[in-house]
Formats: sequence, structure tokens, C-alpha cells
Amino acid sequence: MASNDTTTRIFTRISHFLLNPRARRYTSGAIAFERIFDLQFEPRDQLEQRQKKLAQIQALGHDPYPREFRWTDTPAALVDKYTQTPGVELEATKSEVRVAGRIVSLRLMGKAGFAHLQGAGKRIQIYIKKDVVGEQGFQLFHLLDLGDSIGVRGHLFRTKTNELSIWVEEIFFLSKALLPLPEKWHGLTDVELRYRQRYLDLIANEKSREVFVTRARIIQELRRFFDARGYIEVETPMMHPIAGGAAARPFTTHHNTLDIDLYLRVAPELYLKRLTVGGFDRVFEINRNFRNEGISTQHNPEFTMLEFYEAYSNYRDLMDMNEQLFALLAKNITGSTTVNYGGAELDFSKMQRLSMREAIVKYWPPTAGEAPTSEKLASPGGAQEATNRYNLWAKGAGAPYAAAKGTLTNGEWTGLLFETMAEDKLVQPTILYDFPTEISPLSKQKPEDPSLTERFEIYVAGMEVANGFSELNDPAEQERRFLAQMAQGGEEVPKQLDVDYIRALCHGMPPTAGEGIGIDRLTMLLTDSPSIRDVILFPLLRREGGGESSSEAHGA
RNA sequence: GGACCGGUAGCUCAAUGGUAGAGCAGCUGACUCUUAAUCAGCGGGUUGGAGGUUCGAGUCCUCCCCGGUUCACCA
Repeated sequence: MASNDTTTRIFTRISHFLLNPRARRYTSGAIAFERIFDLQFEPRDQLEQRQKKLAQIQALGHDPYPREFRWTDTPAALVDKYTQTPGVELEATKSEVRVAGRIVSLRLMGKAGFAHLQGAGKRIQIYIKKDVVGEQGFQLFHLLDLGDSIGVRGHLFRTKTNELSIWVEEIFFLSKALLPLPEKWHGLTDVELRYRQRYLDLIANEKSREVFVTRARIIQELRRFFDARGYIEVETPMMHPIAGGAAARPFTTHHNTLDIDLYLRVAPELYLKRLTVGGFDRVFEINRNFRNEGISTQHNPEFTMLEFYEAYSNYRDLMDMNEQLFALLAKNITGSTTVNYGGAELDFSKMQRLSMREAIVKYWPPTAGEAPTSEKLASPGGAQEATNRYNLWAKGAGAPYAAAKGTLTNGEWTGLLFETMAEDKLVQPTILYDFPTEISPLSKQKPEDPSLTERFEIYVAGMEVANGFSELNDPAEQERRFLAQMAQGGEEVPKQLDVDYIRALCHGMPPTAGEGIGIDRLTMLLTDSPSIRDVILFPLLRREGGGESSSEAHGA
């Protein structure tokens, strides 16, 4: 978009200016500023105008970039505390408040004026009268623009229309907004700009601010939950010599001094399990994983995962714990165990449980012929045969079909068939369990059926939000699975055997259950956000404008 | 990478193939309880870019750029 190009160019230029040491060398008055602003961009008029005003503010005797402001209350705190208090009472006490915020509305009327100050996410109105603040103060008020930061000293009162407001006795200039805020009616609606310039999104869109506050609360709740159960929180490496713990293409980086290539981790799993070997029986980590794969409304190349491991438990124990955890989170975050997501009512008070084979049987399209039975899917060639029959139907019906690359094992066919036909049907919170061994290289097999593992995933709104299992702790079996994986090859598979991990298992890992929960997707569900980009402050975006430096990929 | 939708003033959007506009923001002035403040006036455009069709293109055609959605990819 041309308008966007222009805007982003402006912001880029400004940030260059702010980083430019010359810019700090202003003396006084507009002339110095005008020389520094020798820039070729479009909204020059506004920028120059505000520069002139800043110079005038300085000429009035104010520091253009003061160091601090001592406040007594935030706008949000005042609004919270005094919503009910009648004006008479406020006038009677007239207790002094000092409040800082950003000007988000401004109405000047001759020798008086109103404005709204925004701080801590809420707005409070201020009333400025020339009689009260004096000639100097009122001159300053006249030089303010939407977006400026100011502090005020005064007392609370209510206007004719009964709005809680501050009767300003003194104004303090705090910071000039040299560039205008987003349009005040529509706010910032351009999706790209909302992601790229999140700071503007946060000012203009209350909903956006709430999402990120909620995200922080979700993480707090999770910490509380695991703390209460005797877990300790750790941080394991993000730079791995071998990218293991998940099948995903890693990012590559390089350490100069050691002259070694490293991978950004695709999962913390193998390190956390080393810690259970080391005696951290209950351990968790909340941090970033990096996967060099596609970007979509459900995928960001870096995403936050909670991973936790609990010794002496199995996957059934985790399933039970998850039911509690999800219900508790939904309740504490949204106020109810029933959560609206994209128009669907998600009920977190209970979770449907299905084995993967049962899910295929259950969601088999009625018009695709007779559904396979679980026994049939388990038999040799059964899953492939079912997939072929499904594909035949899907091609006729125009539904997505399962495209296999190369030769697959029975377990891989099962996984593929499930993903193709059943995954997006799992809207209500569902625990899907008993995954094929071939697609679960780190999970323990079921004693009565080694073709399956004690593994489950949680699906909500058709999205995978969690993945847990009874951890494989037999080093010989683990080595066999790693080698099988490597033999299979592909970019998603580690290139080398993680010898130290096998060695760690040789020192004995207690029976352990472990799980990962995708924090971004969980936040999407609990904030009714349709895209993962709505819950990540600075999602990875395409490079701006085609050819330039990539330093703006995350915004600023 | 494919498909679909979109790109017009700083922002949000109009404009049968026939003189590029409105509101907001900005500037000047008036106004001492406004709240999308109001009133009067002013400035603001390479219609994403390049070609083409046409007497005439914001509008139609081709290519390119940028963005969104979606599919593919993605334990």
C-alpha cells in the first residue's frame, strides 16, 4: 500500500533521527531543529509543526525531555477507585492527585479546555482553566498535541455531565509526540501496521492491550499451578549442537570463537529430561522454540511453549491433570469454563477422550463407504487401505486428501489419515491418545501393543495445543528409535545421534510423564483471537518494502 | 509456491471510461463544562509502479511490487 509505504518510511526516518547523535545537539529554538529535520518525507508539515511547538515549549522554560514525574495515581487507578464517588464528596475533600498520561483527546475552548489522559490502559478527563493554571500554564496547554505525554497536579471533581475529571492546577510537560496518533475514530485498523508498529496498536486498540495483559495472566496462572505442585522452573539452552526433541526444520547459527554451527532449539525436551535424570523430579520451562517452517494463522517461526516433566507419573496422570488445568485456566482467565472462540462455545469443564483410531472411525465421512474398524486400522496395511479409500472419496467430494511422500509405515498412514480427516473436527476440547510408535520417537510403548505409544495430544478448535506422553526411558530402545529416524532422513530429523542424551538415560531416568503446551495457541483460545499474530507482540513479518535491510522484520 | 481479495490525501473511505472528493488529523481565527466539542477559513494527491487500449484511464488489459485471506508446507 502506498500510504503504508509512506508511513513506514516516515517512521523509519524518524527512528534514524532519534538514533542520530546530531539530534541531541539541539540548542534552542526552531532553527536548529529545522536543520536537523532535513528529511524528504511526506507528512513534513505535521512533523515540522510539532517540532516548532516543542521549541516554543522549550522557550517557555520547560525541559523538552524532562527526566521524571512523581505521580500519585494512574488514570486507571482513579477511574477504578472513584467510579461511584459523587461530585460533592470529591469537592469536599479536594485531595491532591498527580497523574501522568498520554493525551488522547483534546478540546480547546478559548480560555478553557478538556483533554483525556490515557495511562495504564484507561482514560481520565482533565479540565484546564486559564484562571486556574495561569497565563504560562495555559500557553503550554495551547502548545500540546494529541499524543503528547503530560503530568498534571490537581483534584478530582465531576463535570456537568457527571464525568469524573481532574481539576488541573498545574501542568507538567513530559514528552512530545512528534508524529500523530492513529486516526481517532477508526483507530489503527490496518492489520499489517498493527503488527509492525505494535506500540501504536497498543495505544489505539484497547482490545489489543487486553490480549497481551491476558497473555501475561495466563503465564502467571500456569506458574502458580506448577509452583503449587512442587515444580521448579528452569531455563535450558536455546542454542543446540543437535536439534532434537521434535521433528522440525531448525534455524542454523554459528558461534565464532568455538567455530561451531549451532541450531536454535526446536524443543527443550531432551534437556529437561536430562534434568529429571539429575533429580529435578518436577521441572518446567516456559520459553521460546524456533522452527524454520511456514507462517500461518497458527504458526509463527518462534513460539512459546510450556514444557513440564513429572517423575513417577504416566500419560494418564497427565490427562487428568490437564482436565483440571484447562478448566481452571478458562475459569480464572475468562470467568467461565465455557469460552467463546470464533462463535463456537468451547466447554472446558470436560474433555472428550478418543484414541487416534477411534477418532478416525468416529469422523469417517458417512458417504465414504463403510468406516474402518479400529482392529482393521491396526492390522498390517489397514491404515493405508483406509487412507486410499478415503482419498478416493475426498477427490470426488472435493475434500482435502492425504498426499503421502515416499513409502509410509502403518503408523505413519494412521497419523496422516487422522490429520487429514479428523483433526479439524476436534472443536470441543479433546484428548486424543494412543499415537502410533512410528510417529512418536520419544514416547513409551503400550505394554499390550508396541505399535502404539502412551502419548496424547489436546485439540481445541481444530488446533493442537498440547502434546504429552509417558517418556521413553529405555536407552537401548531410544537409540534404536533415533537410528530409525535418522535412517528415514529428511530435514525435520536430527542429523546426528544425541549420544549424551542416550548416556543420560543410561544413568537411569525414573518413569516420567512430560508434556508441552503451546502458550500462543492457548492464548488465542482464551482471548478469542483468530490469528497467532494477534497474541504475539512482534510476530515475524515479511521484510518491509522489498529490498531494504531486514532490521525492521519485527517492527521498529 | 498456487488461488482469491485489496492498494486513491497523514488516517478512514468515496468517485457510469469524462474537471480526483468527504470526514478526521493539520494550520489560522472565535469560543471558560467539552467529550467524535462546535463555528468560519486555509493548505494537503506521481490514485502502488511500468507499459498498453482509448479523443480521454483512479476506473479496462498485461506485467511487476506490496499487503491480507486461504491452500500447500508444518508431530
